[in-house]
Amino acid sequence: MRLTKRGEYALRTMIRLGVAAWNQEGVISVSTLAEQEHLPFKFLEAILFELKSAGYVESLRGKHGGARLAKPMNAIRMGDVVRLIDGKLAPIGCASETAYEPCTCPDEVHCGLRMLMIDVRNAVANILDRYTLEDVVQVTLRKQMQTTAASGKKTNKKGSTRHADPTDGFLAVLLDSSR
Amino acid sequence: MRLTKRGEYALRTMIRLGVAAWNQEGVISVSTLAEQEHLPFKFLEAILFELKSAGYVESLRGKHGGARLAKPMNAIRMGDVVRLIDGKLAPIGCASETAYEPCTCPDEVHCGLRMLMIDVRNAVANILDRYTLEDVVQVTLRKQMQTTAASGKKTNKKGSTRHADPTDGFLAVLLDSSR
DNA sequence: TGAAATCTCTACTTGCACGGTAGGTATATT
DNA sequence: AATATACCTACCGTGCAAGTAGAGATTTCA
Repeated sequence: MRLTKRGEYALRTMIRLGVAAWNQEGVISVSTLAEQEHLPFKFLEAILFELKSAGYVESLRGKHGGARLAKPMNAIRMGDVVRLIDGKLAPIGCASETAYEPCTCPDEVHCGLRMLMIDVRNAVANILDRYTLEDVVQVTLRKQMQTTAASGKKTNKKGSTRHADPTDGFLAVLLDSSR
Repeated sequence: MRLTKRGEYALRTMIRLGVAAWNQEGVISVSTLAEQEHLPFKFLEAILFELKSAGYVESLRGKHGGARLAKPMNAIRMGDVVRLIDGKLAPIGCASETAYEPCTCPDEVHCGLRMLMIDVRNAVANILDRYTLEDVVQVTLRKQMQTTAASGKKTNKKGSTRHADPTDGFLAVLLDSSR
């Protein structure tokens, strides 16, 4: 049930570029990105090329060149990046919404496994298509701040109005106070 | 974000064996299973061996031999079968509960991607560890009956008490009336 | 102007996991 | 004894993930 390295690297890079955009850092060179994220330079170059072709990233050539996001962060759904790099969200083809393919199952319509996997794919899509790059960047920055300002006081002060249900997951809770 | 063929075949076979158990069909030979499910014989044999070694399946040798479930269906969580065959539920190692492994990320604790992926893994686990083989078998049989008795009347009669929230997914709704 | 730094893009390599096969052995039924 | 089956080890091949090489294009800076 795995995401490829390529996909992982792509997402990590997008997040890094998102942080850069947030901090108005301008473009970042591929070599810098590779170093900071501990990614193989040439491999990352290829991934960036793909992200660029898909319109998520734009680049400047020449000395002081580099990459930056090509659209607003809140217009980039995490699920779409995964789809671009890894093809689909569903665990098996017959449960995919955007990349359906039939399976060898004798009776797909009544296949319990398919129904189960459709549930899984929907659960995954519910997360990856709900959150945008901006959300993830926010969470990353917030988490870093929490640690930096580890002044002992709980963020969870009594009487706070918490909207996020913990069963909604990690990110929902972390994003809650900012919404 | 995919399940291997091996995993898919394993699950399909388990479901088939579950249906057999439900109908008291006794053992089913590997060749019969392979034919009915359109699976390559030898490959299936290997998968069954794995399932047997893990205690999910037991077999009879000799003429009229075959395989059947080795435990009650409701004691078999779908997630555990997936873990057995495919290793883990999480999309990436650093988000796995039962098969954690560190990633190359410069700062795993504050990694937004990791948090996102933990959410995904929890969503997946929520489904695959909630449902047992029995649930999936029930749904399969129920779905078949619905089609067989396609007598036009909606099962969704007015005033029915529906407990399952549609956002809980497909299976929850299908299982609802029987609980 | 030329050297240096960077992105561009095609082509190649390498390892290995997925998906599958072969075939001999053990066990049971008829 | 003949036949049908499961058991189990070993093996194979193809594709693809993961990564590398390198020549070329573009820009900056000294």
